Amino acid sequence: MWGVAEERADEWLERENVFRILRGRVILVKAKGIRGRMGDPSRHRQKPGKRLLMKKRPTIRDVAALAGVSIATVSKFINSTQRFTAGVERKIQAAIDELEYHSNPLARSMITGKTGAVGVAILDISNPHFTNIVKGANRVALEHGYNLLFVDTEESQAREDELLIALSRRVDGLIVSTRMPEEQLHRVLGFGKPVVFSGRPAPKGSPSIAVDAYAAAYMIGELLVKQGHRNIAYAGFAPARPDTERMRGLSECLQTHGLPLTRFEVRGPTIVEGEQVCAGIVLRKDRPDAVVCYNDMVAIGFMSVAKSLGISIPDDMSVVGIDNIPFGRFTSPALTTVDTQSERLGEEGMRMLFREIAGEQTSEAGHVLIEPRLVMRDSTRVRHSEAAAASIAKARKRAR
Amino acid sequence: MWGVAEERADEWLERENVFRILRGRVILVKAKGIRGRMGDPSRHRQKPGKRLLMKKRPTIRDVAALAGVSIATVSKFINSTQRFTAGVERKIQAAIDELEYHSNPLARSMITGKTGAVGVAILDISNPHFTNIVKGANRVALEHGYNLLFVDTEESQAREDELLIALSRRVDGLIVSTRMPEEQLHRVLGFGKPVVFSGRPAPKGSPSIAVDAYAAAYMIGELLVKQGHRNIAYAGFAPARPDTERMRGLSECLQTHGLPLTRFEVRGPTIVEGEQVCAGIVLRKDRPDAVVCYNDMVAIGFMSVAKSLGISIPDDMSVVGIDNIPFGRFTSPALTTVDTQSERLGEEGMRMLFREIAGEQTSEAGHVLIEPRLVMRDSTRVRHSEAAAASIAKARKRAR
DNA sequence: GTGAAAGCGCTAACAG
DNA sequence: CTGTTAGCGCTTTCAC
Repeated sequence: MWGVAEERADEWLERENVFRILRGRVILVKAKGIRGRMGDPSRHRQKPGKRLLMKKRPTIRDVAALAGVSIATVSKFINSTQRFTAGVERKIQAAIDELEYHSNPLARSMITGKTGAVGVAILDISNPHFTNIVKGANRVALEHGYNLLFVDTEESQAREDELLIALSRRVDGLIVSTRMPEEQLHRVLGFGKPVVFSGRPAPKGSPSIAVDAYAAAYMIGELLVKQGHRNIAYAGFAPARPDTERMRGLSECLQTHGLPLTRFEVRGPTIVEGEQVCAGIVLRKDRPDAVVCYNDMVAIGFMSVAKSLGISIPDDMSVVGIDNIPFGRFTSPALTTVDTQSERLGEEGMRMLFREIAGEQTSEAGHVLIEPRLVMRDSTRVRHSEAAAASIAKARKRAR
Repeated sequence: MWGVAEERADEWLERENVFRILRGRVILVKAKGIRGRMGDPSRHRQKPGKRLLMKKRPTIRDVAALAGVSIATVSKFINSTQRFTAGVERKIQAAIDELEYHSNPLARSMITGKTGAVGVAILDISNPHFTNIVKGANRVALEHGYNLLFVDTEESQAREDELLIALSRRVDGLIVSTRMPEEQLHRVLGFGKPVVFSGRPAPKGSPSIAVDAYAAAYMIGELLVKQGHRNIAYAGFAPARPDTERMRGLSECLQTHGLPLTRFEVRGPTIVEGEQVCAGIVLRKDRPDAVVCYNDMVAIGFMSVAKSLGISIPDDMSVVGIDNIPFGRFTSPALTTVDTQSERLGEEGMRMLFREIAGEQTSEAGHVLIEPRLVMRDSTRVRHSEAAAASIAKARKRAR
C-alpha cells in the first residue's frame, strides 16, 4: 500500500512574488509583493533599521540634565539605594519617561562586578533531556530576575574552552555540563565564577548536581530481573559521564542475581545512533531478551529499527530507556524508562548556583543527587517465570 | 495484562549517605559519603569557591606592567589592530599566557558598543520547533564568533517587555518570536538594536523570516483532497501568529474544491492540549475524516487520545501535523506533516541578523519565506475514490 | 612603532 | 538630602 514510505512532495503549489529559500539559497522570485506583505521596494532606500540605530540611547547624564539634578542622584534613584524629596523623584521619573531611558547593564556590571545574568553550558539542546534542564534553569533564573545565557558545546566541541571562558565573563555564575576530562575541570573553576557542574560530580570543593545514575540503572536491572529477563544487554555511550555509573548500577544489580550483562556501544546519545546499533544486537544468534539503552533517544531509534526488522517489542524483546523525555509516552510501544527529572535538575542546579552566588556556603554544597523514578510503560513485559509476575504484582500494589 | 498502565515505582532500592532531592525538598540522608564521593564535611569550612573568587582576574594593566609596555600597546596587540616589533609581541604574549589573561568583554563592549552576543527570544523552548530554531541560530552565531543569549518568554509572559529590553541591552541584535500585537512591535524596534522577527511578518522596514504558513496549509489541503477526504477539520490555535495563515491556506484550498472546513480550538500548541481537544472532535456525530492540527505537538496528543477512544488512525480518520519535529517519525502511526525547517529558519534568521548588524541593507531585507515541504507518513490514507488514488500515485511518481 | 590621555556609562564613597 | 570625585577595564585618537 502506498503512504507507508516517507517522501517529500515539493512544488505542489504555484506561488509567486516571494523571497524564498530554495535549495539552500535565498532567492528573489519576482518582486511584486505577495498579499501586500512585501511592500514597495522604495523602503529599502530608507535604510530600515539604520535610522533607528542612529537615535542614540539616552544616558544617565541626559536624564540628570533634563531633571536638573546630578547624575549621582539619578543613579541612586534608579537603584533605589536612596530616597529623595517627592519633587525631585517626580522630576527624575518624568525625565526617565520622556527619554525612555533604560540604564546600561554593561556599564553597571563593570562597576558592581555583577552582570545580572547566569549561564548554562549544555551538550546538545536538541536532546530533550538538556532542553528540559534549560527550561528549569531558565525558570529559576527569571524568578531571580536574571537573564540566561546559553552555550551548546556540541556545536563546537573544539572551542569548548573558549566558549566557556567567554560565557563565564558575561555571567555571575554558570551551570556546566561537559565531557571534559576530570583533570581539566579545575580550569573551569579557575574562571573565578561560581560554578555548578551538572551531570557529574564536581572536583572537591565545588557543588554539582546529577541524577543518581547508579540508582537509575539499578532500578532498571531490578525491574528486568523481576520480569524474568535473563539475557540482558546495555547499549552504552562511554564518552558520556553518566555512562560509567549506569553501567555499574546495572551490572552490580545483575551480578547480585547471578546474571551476566553484555555491553554494546553507541556512538552518540541520539536517535540515529540507536538506529545504527540495533541490527548488531537483535540479529545476533544469542539475542538478548532485554536491552537497556543509554537514554530514551537511543531507545527510540532502537525500537524503530527493531520493529522494521520484524522484532516485536516487548514480545520478542524488552527495551528500556533513561531520561523519560516527553515523547517516550507516544512511541509504539510506549517506552519504559527512568525519569531523570531533567527540568528539576535544571531548577535545583540553578538554585544551588544562586546560593553559591549569594555566598551561602551551606552544608548542602557537595554532590546533590536527584532521585530517579521508574516509569513503567509497554516496552517491557514479563517473561517466563510466574513467580516474577507475582512479585511484580505485589510491587505494583505497594506503589499505589 | 499488567505493564500497560503507566506508573512510578520509587524506593525499590535502599541507598544511603546521599543528599537526595525527595518530594521536592533537598534533604540530607545520613552524612557519611557514598562511594567516596561526598568527601569529608571539613571542606565546607574552606568556603569552597570563595577562595577562588578572591583571586582577582588580571587586567590589561597587569599584562602591560609585566610585559613592560603601555596598556595601549597591549590593547592594540590583543585586537590585532596593529603589529609591533617581534620582541614586544613576544613579551606581551608571554605576559598574557603567564597571567592567563582574558580581556573583559564588558569593558570592551562599553566602548565599542558591540557586545559580541546575539539574542534569541522564543515562546517555549520545550517545543522542538523552537528548540531547533535555537539550535540553528546558535550554530550561525558561533560561526560568527558570537555568544547566544536566550529568553523563553513563555516562562514569564507578563514580563515579556522587560525581558526583551534587558536582552536587547546585552546583545548586538536579536531574533524575536512573539505573540505581541502588531501595534506594539514598534517598541521592540525602539530598542535601537537590529531585530529580525521570526514566525511573522515584521512592521515595514524590518526584516523577518517565517515559514510560508499559507503554503504549508495549502499543501496539506491539496493532499487531503486528493486522498479523497471530504469532511476536514482544523484544530487551530488562534493566539499564535501563523494560525491565521494556516487557516487561510487550508480554507482557500478547500474552497477551491468546494469543500467546507470545520474549525476547532486548542488552548495551546502542546501535546496536552491536543489530548484535550480530541474527544470533542472524534466523538461528534459528524466526525471529520481528516483533522489538521495546529502543529505536531497537538497532533501527537490528538492521535494518542483518538487511539484510546478506539479510533483507528488513519483508517477511521487521517491526522496531519505541522512542523516535522523529529519525533513525528516515531509515533504510531508515523505522523504525516509539513516540514517547516525550523533549524534552517534559525540559521537563516541569524544570517539575516548578522547582515543587518553589518549594516548591509541588501535588497533581501523584507519578509523572507521559507519553503515548507510535505512529509508523507502513515497518519493519512486514501479514502473511497479510485480516481483520487490514481492521481496520488501519479504525484508520487513525479516526486521521485 | 609606542605611549599618554581622554573617555564609554555608570556606581560608590565621601563631602557638603 | 544632594553633589563631587574617582574610577571599573578597556579602546582610541593623537602626539612623540
